Amino acid sequence: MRIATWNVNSVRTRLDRVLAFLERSGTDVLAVQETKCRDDQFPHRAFEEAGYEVAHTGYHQWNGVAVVSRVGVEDVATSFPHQPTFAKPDEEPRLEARALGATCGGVRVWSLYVPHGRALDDPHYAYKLAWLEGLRTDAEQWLAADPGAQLALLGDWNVIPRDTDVWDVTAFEGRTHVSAAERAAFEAFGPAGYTEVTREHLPAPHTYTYWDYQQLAFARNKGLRIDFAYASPALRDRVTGVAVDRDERRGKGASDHVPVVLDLV
DNA sequence: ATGGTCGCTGGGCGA
Repeated sequence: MRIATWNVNSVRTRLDRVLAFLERSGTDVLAVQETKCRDDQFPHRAFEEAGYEVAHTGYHQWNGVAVVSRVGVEDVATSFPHQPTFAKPDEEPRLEARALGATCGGVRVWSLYVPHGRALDDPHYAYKLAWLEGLRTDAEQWLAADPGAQLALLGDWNVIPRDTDVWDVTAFEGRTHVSAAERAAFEAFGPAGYTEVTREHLPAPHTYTYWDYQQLAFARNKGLRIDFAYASPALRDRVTGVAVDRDERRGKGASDHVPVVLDLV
């Protein structure tokens, strides 16, 4: 079985590229982030015609996450129990479409779009830390309830865990993604029982999954490693290889992120 | 070169 995660930055604009990726990669389950649409705008039919079922949640033009699978989609959850809400000024707190869980071929797959954080003094930063903490709390509980479960936490984590996960970490001084608190919140999934399997299989420094659209970042290889896959022990044992589909960033009409692909026995 | 890249939307926000 092959499982992948990809922040597509609009599933409607990227539809042809996503379908082409599924076909050429032979991916069975794809966790999608940043669909940037409501569910009634999602191109369900195109995926169904390609042989995939879709579970998607999206409330407006921002965020939006999905799991598309050709090995079944069961027990869909459009949030996790401790997922925080975010309150804009003078508005009621709202849940955002940043997490979707679905069981596909015996694997509990979560497509995750961790809040960006914006700036260290922004309310979105505290929200980001709470979001990661809430997810860790639930992930630990899922594993405690069933230590043999195959669980995959896939997505755009918006954290640069190591200095070698960016072209020049000094360019991020005082910014989000590299703070000690964010890195601790990311690493806390280890003690919770999970292994970050993309690093386990692709340990080379400067293995990037994202390049900004601006300033010719891809041509200059000014990238970030922010897309990851935490696996429970039972799933980790099945992972035989990981690939970053760097070529997907090339050419006109690319997402700023590329797919990360896990091979399972 | 008083912008600079995208996407959604149809002005400005979000990344």
